[in-house]
Amino acid sequence: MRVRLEDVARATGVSQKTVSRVLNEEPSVKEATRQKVLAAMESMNYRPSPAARGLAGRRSFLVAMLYDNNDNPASTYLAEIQDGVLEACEAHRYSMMVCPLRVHGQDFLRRIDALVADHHIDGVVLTPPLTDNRKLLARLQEHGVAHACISPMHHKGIVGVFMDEQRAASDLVGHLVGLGHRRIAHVVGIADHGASRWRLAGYKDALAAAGLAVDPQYIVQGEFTFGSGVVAARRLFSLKRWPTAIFTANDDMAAGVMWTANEIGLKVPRDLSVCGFDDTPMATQLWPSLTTVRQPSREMGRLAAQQLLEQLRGRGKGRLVQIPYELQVRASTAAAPG
Amino acid sequence: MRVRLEDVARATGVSQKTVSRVLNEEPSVKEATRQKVLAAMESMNYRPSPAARGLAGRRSFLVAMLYDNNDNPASTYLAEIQDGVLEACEAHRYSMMVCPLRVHGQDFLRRIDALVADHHIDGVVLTPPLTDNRKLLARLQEHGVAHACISPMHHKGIVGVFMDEQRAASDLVGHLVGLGHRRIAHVVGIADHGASRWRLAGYKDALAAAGLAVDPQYIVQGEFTFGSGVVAARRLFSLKRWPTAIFTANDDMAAGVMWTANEIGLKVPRDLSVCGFDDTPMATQLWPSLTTVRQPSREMGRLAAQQLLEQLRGRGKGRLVQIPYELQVRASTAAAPG
DNA sequence: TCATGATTTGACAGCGCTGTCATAATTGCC
DNA sequence: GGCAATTATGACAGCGCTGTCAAATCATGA
Repeated sequence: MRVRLEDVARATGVSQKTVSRVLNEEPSVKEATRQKVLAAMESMNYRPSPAARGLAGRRSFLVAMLYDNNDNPASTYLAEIQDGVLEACEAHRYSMMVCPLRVHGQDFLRRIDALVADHHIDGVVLTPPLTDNRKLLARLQEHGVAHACISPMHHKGIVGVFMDEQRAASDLVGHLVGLGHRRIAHVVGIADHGASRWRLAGYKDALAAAGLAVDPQYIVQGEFTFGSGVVAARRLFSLKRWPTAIFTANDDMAAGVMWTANEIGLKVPRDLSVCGFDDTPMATQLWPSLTTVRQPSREMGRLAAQQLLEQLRGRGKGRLVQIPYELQVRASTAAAPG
Repeated sequence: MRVRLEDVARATGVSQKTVSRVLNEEPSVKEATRQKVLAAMESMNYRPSPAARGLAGRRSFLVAMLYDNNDNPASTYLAEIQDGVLEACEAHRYSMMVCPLRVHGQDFLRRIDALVADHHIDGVVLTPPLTDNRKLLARLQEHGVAHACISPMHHKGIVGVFMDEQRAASDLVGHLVGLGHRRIAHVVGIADHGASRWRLAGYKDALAAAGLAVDPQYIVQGEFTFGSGVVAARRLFSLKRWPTAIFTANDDMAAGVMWTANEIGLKVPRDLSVCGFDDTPMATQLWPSLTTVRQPSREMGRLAAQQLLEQLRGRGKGRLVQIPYELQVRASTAAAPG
């Protein structure tokens, strides 16, 4: 019926334990033996049973992708990351679970306990803002579960992947300055997200570099959603002196800003330049298409998972990988009006 | 250390097997015994090991959500369905795996084999267009894996969830007719998807009901993507007599149409009415906001999974549930020009 | 050549649960 | 009240693999 490890052992003339060693890439197996076993596995189409491995051993070959279901309702950002994580997992014959967490409440720690207890999760991939949740990190540590972070706020001793968002934001705002804009507003993301801080910092950097003062009126709080972009834009358009350009901390809010501009009859980019951050699919689907910064989410998911697996499979410690950004200058930004 | 079934048995003074029976909701356990065991499980915080259950029994308590990665790159549609499936699974202590399939190639059947062999998947949730892939269905049957479908093309003997998309489309086009439109175009989705057929059929129904002829010029092939919406729109605008309204088979293509309208200086809805289908988040974020049909993806995922689990847990056969649609009339449709 | 340590292999128990089958308790009915 | 038919429970093996620890094999230097 099913090809078992025992069958491979018998066919090869070695013990089950030796086959197991080969399977798990343990050292101290003679190369000749390894090859023989590997060949038999291949030809017999042997596929180890995850259930049995999980039961007998300490490892489950399972990683979970955790995300905050509260701040991120079914976004393409997460879907892309998930795709990347999945890809890396499959390459190493690991399985992936997805685990939405509602962080507002203490209950989410129980979910972690359950995940570890039930499935013996080997490791987790954390997405923002979970990457910086102290309680969560502590609990993972307690359970001895490895983790990799995507865009973590702090970098010390962390495994995962990040981008220099501050410089990216600064470059982007520099682009606006280069177009002659002097009154440039910024719509901030959810306050305690790293992404919000970096992008705001980059905005300030660019203004400073251009010798422009930071006007607090032009910095409006948002929360990464389309709706909050609308609200922020209305607030900006209620000012005496309108900004000629608005940089929002992500594309969704930029869409909100553009929507509002349409609503009040402003023409983008003639009357107002708008730029976002992330380069979600929406960026090219807006009219006019959105100037933004490309953040390769899928790739980031893949790399983070890869580093996690590196660590789990005992090949080194896993690193914090930096990934380059890329400005996407499109049609939503143009020279400042007259 | 870990609380095992044996511990519960000892604490209750019954055999392991009896505890197992309670755990699996098997019949022929005296009510008093059941309660005693249940109480012990609760107080000891017992959590069965999925690995052990999977190894010993025939069931894995695992379901997979399959989707076609080719036609559906990381869409919110799938993300929402996934969310719903996950919710239903968690309610019944099942785990969920996600499994992207590339259907163009024979290789995907191997992936199914692997999924079943490796993980002993109990059942799968199928999303379009996999719901109608004969080879896939046959292979699942062979493996004895139960399945539930979301919006399957055929309804006979199928478990899952569907909407009356044809009537929905017909209502939507009826809405356009009511606004005085006579030259109404339709951008079709990927040809062999059920969604495309129903929506096209509904379009024709509505024209017929209004006594309007179906003009083949006004029916343009698309493929559910933004880009294909752009292409389709350009084609329509190359005709001598432009349509005054365009109904696209989904929201993404509607966005493409609106983008193109903007490009050539057409004002929606003054010069052109546009409507889509699905009510993705994008629908309210477009300018002007899009008239469309609400398809509650998340809920559909939840219901499909629920029916699948119903079947797996042996409580009845699982049904094909119909879910109501809802027209969302927004700002992208208005009275026909002139 | 043989002792010594390093390397490579194997025997076996057991991970936590369920299937099988046998046994015990209970019920219905004449 | 006694017998068969039913219902409720338990003993035990074993799912497919890995951890432990002991044994065999090999390489090395005196």
